Amino acid sequence: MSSAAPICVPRRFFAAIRDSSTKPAAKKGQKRARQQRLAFMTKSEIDHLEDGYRWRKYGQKAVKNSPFPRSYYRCTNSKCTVKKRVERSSDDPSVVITTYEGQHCHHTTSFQRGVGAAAMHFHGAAATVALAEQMSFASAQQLYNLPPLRPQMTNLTSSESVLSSPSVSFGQQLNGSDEPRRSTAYSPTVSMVQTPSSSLVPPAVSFDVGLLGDIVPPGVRNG
DNA sequence: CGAATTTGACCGGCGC
DNA sequence: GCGCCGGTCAAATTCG
Repeated sequence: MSSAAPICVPRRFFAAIRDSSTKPAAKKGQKRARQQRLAFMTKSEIDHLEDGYRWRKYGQKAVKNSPFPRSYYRCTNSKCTVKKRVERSSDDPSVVITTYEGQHCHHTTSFQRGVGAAAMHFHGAAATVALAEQMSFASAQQLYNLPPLRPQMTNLTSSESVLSSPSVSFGQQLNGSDEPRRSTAYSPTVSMVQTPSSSLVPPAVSFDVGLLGDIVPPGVRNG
């Protein structure tokens, strides 16, 4: 196989093209950690939780900290640049860590506002993610009657400030009467973790501005 | 047939 | 300067 793959053009070729023609972001000086990030620790047996948006998987990598691979998802909306990382906790294989990055510039694809929240609420753990996207973190606490946040380091990147709340128990069950296909084994245990990557704004504000953009466009909110 | 997923390679940042 | 690691891209493949 030394002379095979004639149709495979070296990636450098494309890289060169992209570099000279289309290179929107990736500022060298800016580094990364620009978008607001929000991590959720969801106790579920499935990796990809339904949150009302359409995600397209664009990569998967094995991380060092965890024996489980990390999946990279992107919002299918071409105008939306929200990314999502899904990985399993190395400590608790039953815990799925979902990290959102960026803010949606469109509504959910399958659900309407308000109704969607209620609908997704029946989807179990995923509902928490969806709900959290539509409200500020403080509001989420009030809704779920969470105790004050406790600074607790998780197995996430130790370089980030992670706020973890104790497990929240939802008294809901999914008895597969709605969608047999989606009768996933959700465990009613969800923890919300926040990773304020941007030091420009307080954590609470970062959360609000970040994912709340899904509901109200930045321009509207600003005006 | 089109969309989504899979998978390997490439790139850039960071640590040593 | 080199190597490691995380993140992204894009062709190939699979699924609806």
